[in-house]
Amino acid sequence: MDKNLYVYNTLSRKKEIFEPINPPFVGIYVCGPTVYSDVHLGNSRTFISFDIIYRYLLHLGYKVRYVRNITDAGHLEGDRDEGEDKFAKKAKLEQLEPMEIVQKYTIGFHDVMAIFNTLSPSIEPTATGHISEQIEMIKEILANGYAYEINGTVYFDVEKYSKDFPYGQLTNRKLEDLLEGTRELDGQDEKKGRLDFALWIQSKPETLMKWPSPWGWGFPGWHIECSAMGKKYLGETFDIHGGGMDLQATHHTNEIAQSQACSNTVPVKYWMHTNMLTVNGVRMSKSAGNGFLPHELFTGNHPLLERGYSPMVVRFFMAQSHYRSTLDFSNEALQASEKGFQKLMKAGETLNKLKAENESTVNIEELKNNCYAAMNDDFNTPILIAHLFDAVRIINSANDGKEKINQTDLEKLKLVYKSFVFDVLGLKEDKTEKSGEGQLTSDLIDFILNLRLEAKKNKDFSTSDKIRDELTKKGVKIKDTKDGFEWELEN
RNA sequence: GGUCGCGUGGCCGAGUGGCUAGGCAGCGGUCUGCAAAACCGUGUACGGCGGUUCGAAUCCGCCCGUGACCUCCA
Repeated sequence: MDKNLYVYNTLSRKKEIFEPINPPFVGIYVCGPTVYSDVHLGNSRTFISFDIIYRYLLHLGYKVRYVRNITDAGHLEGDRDEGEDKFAKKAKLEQLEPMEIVQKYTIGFHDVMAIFNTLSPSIEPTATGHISEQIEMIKEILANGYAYEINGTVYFDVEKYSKDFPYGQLTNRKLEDLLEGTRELDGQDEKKGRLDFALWIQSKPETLMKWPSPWGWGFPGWHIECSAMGKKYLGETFDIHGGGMDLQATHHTNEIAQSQACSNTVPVKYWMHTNMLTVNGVRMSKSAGNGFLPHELFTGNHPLLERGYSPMVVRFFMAQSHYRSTLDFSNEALQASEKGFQKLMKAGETLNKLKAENESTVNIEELKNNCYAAMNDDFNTPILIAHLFDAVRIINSANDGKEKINQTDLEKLKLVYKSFVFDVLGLKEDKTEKSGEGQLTSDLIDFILNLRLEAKKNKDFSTSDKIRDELTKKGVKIKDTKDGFEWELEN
């Protein structure tokens, strides 16, 4: 069987065998958030997708350096190198320093990432922390003749660049088409070419976030930070660069151009793009105002939500679709995922209690191979999950005595379950912790159910049913077993 | 207008030129005092019209619908 990992590369529009440039090391750069507002669920999807990719690469034994930046400067309202700085605007609104905005939303972002059980990146560089690297890079691009300065602002010369290198290959577009598609510049004749973009922008007197540069006071353009930081921490050419599909056409296209104009090498071997999260078929985005905030989702406090859903249910829901497909968000879909997730978790508990038999009637080796095959095929988590439900069936059947599993297979199954459910998919039980009061409740429920058990032994079914009905009403789910009972609280 | 993508059974969502995706819901059964859970069984699904082929939902053409990008967004 094919043990290679295949990765869909946006550059070639094909799945390619993944071969790191310097095995066993793997360098991966993911465009992180611009921290001027709360991350919404769409953003979270991208980071959860790459978390699973990161986790799988680690699971395969690669030494991964995972860099995910924080954009905390240089991101203007419009990308025509005009308009207000996002941080400054927000700072004015909230009457705070721009860096207070940055701090607030960086912490918020980290909280959300932790709630979703994502691993921290190896390095999380900020744009403001790498101003000098960006300036150095701009100087090199200028020296190589692919940029020009006008009144303290430095522009990248796209037409010049495109004569020497391919431009727009990520979106498979030709320069002429791009030029045609560009709208008329309104009153902006500073740039030589319509497609040119700013590397460095001269500050205005009222600009809050500005730095000195060879071209005077100013701030970096949005795209240059990723080029500079990727180069600094991963080298002139590294393995994987990822981000949302919305970044493909402009941000990543320009990143490639900058890096190549600077170093004369192709910066990235595999480009990976995650698809958008949609609500009623429309992309979830900040500007559309249809973005869910994670805490709204958890509490259910949102007009479109019937109730709340736990972070792990949401993570599982996302893993049930492929990262390159759009995923549509609905109560029904979420509820289906919740049931499925609980089934998966419960089977995990059952697995831990399972006793080995002398023989096996199940094929764990095949199951394991199926799981690897799914992930090796461009991180196909929905297929992986389908196979994990095969495991669930095996576990429950063995528990019911309908299948048999021997010691070797049992251990193998436990390892597969642990590896894929917890290590790779990054799921975990999200039970509410039991407080002291919870312990009392627990004891009381046990006590009552023991009374019920006695009633059952005496064939006093009207009493036993009454107890069950009452407890069920109060959210205690009861399961009778052969010689006792099990119960759990509904969340 | 240009570029690219998508359209799968009640819902979500994979995949493939002929071989069961999976989850949820529904229906039937086993188990149970009755339930619940679990397990077993169960669905003539692939937008429309043509074409290629022994065979297409999967390839090609046209059409319809829909979305993304082309302007900030993961």
